[in-house]
Amino acid sequence: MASLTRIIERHIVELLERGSEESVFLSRKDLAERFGCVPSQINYVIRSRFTPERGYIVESQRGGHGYIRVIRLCLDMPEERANHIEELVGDGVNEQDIRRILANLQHRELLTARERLLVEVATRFQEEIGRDLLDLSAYKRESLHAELLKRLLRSLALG
Amino acid sequence: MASLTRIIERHIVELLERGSEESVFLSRKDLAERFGCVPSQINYVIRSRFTPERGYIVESQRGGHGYIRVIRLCLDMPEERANHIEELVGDGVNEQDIRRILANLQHRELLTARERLLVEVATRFQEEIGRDLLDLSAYKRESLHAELLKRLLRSLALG
DNA sequence: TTATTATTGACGAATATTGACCTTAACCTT
DNA sequence: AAGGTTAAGGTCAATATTCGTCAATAATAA
Repeated sequence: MASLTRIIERHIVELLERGSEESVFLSRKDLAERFGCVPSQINYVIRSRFTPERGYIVESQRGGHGYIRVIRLCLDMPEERANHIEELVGDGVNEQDIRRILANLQHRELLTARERLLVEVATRFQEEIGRDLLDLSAYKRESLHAELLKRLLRSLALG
Repeated sequence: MASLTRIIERHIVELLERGSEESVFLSRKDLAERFGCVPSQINYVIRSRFTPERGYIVESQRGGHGYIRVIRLCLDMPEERANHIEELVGDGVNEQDIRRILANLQHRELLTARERLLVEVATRFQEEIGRDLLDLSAYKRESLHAELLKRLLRSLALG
């Protein structure tokens, strides 16, 4: 028995696949009417399903002629590749591991130089804050690094 | 159905792109007549769309031979861009601010969609950790967001 | 049973549109 | 040169139209 959330999710995905565009403009009110639910249900679907971590970007505007725009950047990753990232990163990584992984991805042209830079800056910032400001243990920091790195790479459907 | 504001916005952008100048002189009255709206609608379009944050400066003069001049800033030098970002981000930003800023930068082609995704994922992760795991105050989280965002964007603008 | 996920609705915030009234600058008349 | 006239643009408040948030409750999964 498919839940409403799943039905609406499928509907939006279909719109994305059917259209030639990389994005769809939705009307929250119309969608809610169509599926016989309250408008805020649409927010729930968006929040839980169309996240950056899954490769989506969402923009919206309130007021007259308002909209919710869902942009799909990357096709969902096959299970196998997702697992590969999981293995690659594991439960904890230090900064050296990270640099090695990123160099490899860039070499394989799965990551541009700028994208690699972003990932490096983000993880270094996290390290700095975790160490100097929050006094986290090395173990804790490495596990946070691993989590962040996995999310970043998964969002781009890399692996 | 596109809103009047968006139609007028596009018209002005087109004028800027078609002309070889970096600015256009507009007549509020003529524009209002052309698009069948009240003159103050034009002020609304200017105020909401042609802001410094979006890279525009506006000058105007009342009285006979009055005009509204829209100037498009060009941020060619990396240093100019970095300063611009500094101002945009300031000392604290929430997630909504971040989304706005990123959408803006992407629209101005200072950021690719994938880069934008990485920044979103990184800041969301930071928010999640700061809120749920470390119990940081909203103020503290916003200031950390600002710092992270500035470092990420600076790394691109200067790299 | 407990934890997570889904559904609902009341309330709040943002955006767009319109019109009445205000301010400023050029021009014209004396 | 002064002062009025005319032709711009500016401001603000009222209203309508969307979307967002948050907390309570229900359903489902572990």
